[in-house]
Amino acid sequence: MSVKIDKIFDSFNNNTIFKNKLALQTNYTPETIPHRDQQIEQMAKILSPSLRLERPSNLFLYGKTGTGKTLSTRYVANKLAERAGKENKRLSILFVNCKLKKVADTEYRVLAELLRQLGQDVPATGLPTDQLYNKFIKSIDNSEQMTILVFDEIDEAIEKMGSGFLYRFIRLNDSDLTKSKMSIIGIANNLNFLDKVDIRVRSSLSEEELVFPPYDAAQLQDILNERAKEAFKAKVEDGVIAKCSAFAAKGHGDARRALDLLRIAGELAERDFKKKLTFEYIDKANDKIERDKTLDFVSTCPEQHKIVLQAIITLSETKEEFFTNDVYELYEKLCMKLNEKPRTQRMIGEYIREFETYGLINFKVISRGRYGRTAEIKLSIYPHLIVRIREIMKESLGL
DNA sequence: AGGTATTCACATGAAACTATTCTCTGAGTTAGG
DNA sequence: TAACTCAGAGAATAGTTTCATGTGAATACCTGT
Repeated sequence: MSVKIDKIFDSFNNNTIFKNKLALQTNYTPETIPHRDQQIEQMAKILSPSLRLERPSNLFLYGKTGTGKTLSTRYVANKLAERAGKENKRLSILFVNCKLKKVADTEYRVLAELLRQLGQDVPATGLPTDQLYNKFIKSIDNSEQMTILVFDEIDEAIEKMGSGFLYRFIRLNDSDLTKSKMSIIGIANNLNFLDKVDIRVRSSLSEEELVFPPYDAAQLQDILNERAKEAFKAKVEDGVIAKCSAFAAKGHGDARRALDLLRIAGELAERDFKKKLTFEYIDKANDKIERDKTLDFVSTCPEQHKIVLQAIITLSETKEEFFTNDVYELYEKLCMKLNEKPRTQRMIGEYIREFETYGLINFKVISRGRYGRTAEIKLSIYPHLIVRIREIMKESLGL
């Protein structure tokens, strides 16, 4: 047995089709960023005053996921920092991803993360938030310097905690900082969130704006080609790349998805000891991504979610479509059986929405006139996955 | 017939509540000088 | 007397519940022909 396993390891070592897999990872910063010259140039122009320690305008970037916002920003930031280092200017650029759970998804944690990046240790809880503000001010205002804060996924942040924290940051600049200066770059996926933002914040955040349009299929191909050259040992055929980008372009031109697809296809091919990436692996990869996403959600979600999902699956066996109340009634019964205290209907509605964002169900609010308004729910999981989900349920709930 | 008002059964939003985790502070306790 | 311990107060946070308000169209109810 162990001989066989050794063999597997050996051939895995020799056979790998990757030269540098990192090039397909999402956090990789390539040398060149195709089709974003204009945005990068603009950004550089807007931010260049910081090299003279003058405050550049606040900047607001928006575009769908996988359109190169973060990548371009990092790119420019690196160049800027490099230059500042050469010229001996005190310029620091701090990145915060406001979406990262447990890291920077509340006002307190954003501050804590910033302070950590400045080299200070902050407790995870227990301190009042304004104490963190004071610490923050103290640590950037101790010398004449320029600080650029980049809030990535800022729309998520505002969704959760309102725009108050941004206002406070913007105000810091006018009122609390004496020696140093600060400007803010906000990166957002959807533009609608601006409605929820206080007008003062809005106008001062978007002193300058840049739009990142989605990539079209041809542009995606360029990007993938570039990365594939770096990542794979053998040349990847045009057809394969084209298929990959076609898949991604069908969505909204998400380069991240396209890269994921290529990477996972590569991994699958590698597992089969192939030396070259071929067509069929793209399809397999697409399946796998879909599959992993749902199975991962199902096996890691909390028990209450599972019970609701169980109810939905059971209902979908007899009916194609059903309504919120059907789910809730069955859910209550299941809770009874499991000796769990049922949550309120309000909460179940919330869970159901969550299922929708993970693509487990279709969910549509409809009005049945005299018979009220409700949501029509339809399961949308591949049948072959349902079997697997059933098993997971049985294991964890015993149903 | 055509138009208006009602009404249903939830959706959606906001606020309040609960439980847990963490820090800080100061009173009480301990051990060594 | 300095060092240590430990309980209580105050914060942040996640996950609810409670309360309030909104909503779209099938029906009920008019109204005047």
